[in-house]
Amino acid sequence: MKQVLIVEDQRMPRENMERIISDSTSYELAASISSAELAVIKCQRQHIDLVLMDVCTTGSKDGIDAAAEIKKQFPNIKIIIVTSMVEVGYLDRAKAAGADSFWYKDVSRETLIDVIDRTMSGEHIFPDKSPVVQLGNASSAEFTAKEIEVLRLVCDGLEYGEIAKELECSVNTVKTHISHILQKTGYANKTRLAIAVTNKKFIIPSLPEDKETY
Amino acid sequence: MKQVLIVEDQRMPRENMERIISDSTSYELAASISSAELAVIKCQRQHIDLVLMDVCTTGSKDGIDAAAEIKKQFPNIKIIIVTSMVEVGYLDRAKAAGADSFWYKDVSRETLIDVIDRTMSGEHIFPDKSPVVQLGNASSAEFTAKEIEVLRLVCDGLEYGEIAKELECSVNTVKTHISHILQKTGYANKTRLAIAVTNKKFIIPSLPEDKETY
DNA sequence: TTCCACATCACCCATATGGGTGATATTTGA
DNA sequence: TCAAATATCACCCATATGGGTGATGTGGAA
Repeated sequence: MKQVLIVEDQRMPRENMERIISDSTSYELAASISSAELAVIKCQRQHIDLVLMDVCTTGSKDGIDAAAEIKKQFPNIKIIIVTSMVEVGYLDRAKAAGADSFWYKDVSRETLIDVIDRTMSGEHIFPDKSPVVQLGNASSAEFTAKEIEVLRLVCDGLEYGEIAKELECSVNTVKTHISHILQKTGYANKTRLAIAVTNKKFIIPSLPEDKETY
Repeated sequence: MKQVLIVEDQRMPRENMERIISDSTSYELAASISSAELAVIKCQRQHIDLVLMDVCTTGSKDGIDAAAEIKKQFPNIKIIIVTSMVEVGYLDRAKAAGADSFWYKDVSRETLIDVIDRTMSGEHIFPDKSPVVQLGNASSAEFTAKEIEVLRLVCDGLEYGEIAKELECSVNTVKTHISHILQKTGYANKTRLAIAVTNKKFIIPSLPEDKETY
């Protein structure tokens, strides 16, 4: 039974992942904690085979920082960075931190177990496409890297000017990006887009078929 | 072991409620379904003591319609309407439908079990206040009935004109209500308010101490 | 090399939005 | 009964927002 450490600060998804691990026959829940900072200490004090690490944006050290630290101290511990679709855009940082895989946490039990199994057997699972926001009921669109950055800020409720300050570009540029996002998604305005994303109306890319060379 | 039927169309809260029931010593999960329409048929085909019914806004028959139908055919079945805070404002309809209790589904296991226990022993639990949206970190505010109606539409991403059409009043009236809501909550604009509510940043009223006469 | 996708920014314009004041009914509770 | 709360609507104004066109530079792929 592989020992799994769950790091997730929100109650609902944490309990969800806890149950998925507890119900499985190959994995055992070693511990479940809310703080990325504590994750490193947990790995020092008890035997851990796999860490399901949320990106954990709160706190001085976020989930990806913690993942880098754990990989440095314990290269044999497998780490899967799990993210909600609202937090898209951490993929590059996760790879740089040495995470073994990166996937979305709001997926079915089967998909998550699949990602875990394949990671434990040495594969590296990374999405090759960004998740897309779902239109009324059909069609979809992918985003560029910059659009994802803008999207994340839109979902925090920022206005054009605030986004421009954050990204250090002109308001006109922000407007252009948002305009493209609205065209791609079909949403009428920033507000509806933000609500849709917050409600997780996403199409998540399907799991890659072949092993990544990474 | 009392037989419990769960009716909830969203995966996450449904699985959450399923686990709370399964883990309890007094209740047994009879069935867990996504459709309010099917709930009535379920009650006809197997013995059910309690229904945890989501308001289920999707579908031709919503949760409250289904609750009314079940109460009509099986007056002995206890029904608790569970709602997310995004769907505030169904209280009156739930009472009219003959629901035994009405509470929020995104609460702790203890609170939900408490509501269930008290409902099974004949109490009727209804919130005496509407939930309030949380400001940055402190203070809160309660809403008038009309403000809650407006709030719900704001959270659907409707614009002033659309809300006015929906409520059959002038745009100016809508503006006044939203202005009041923004003042009470402290949010800078409609968008941030909608996002906050969608993210369930609510303060839920505490459970009533005494039994309702109802 | 040439083309295309992308990021950047500017300008124009119509509408949406937020903030304020003030007015008039109606309802509710003390 | 009388005051407070509530719902209704109007008007003004500054800014935000969405849609459009167009222009420039860059980097990668064919």
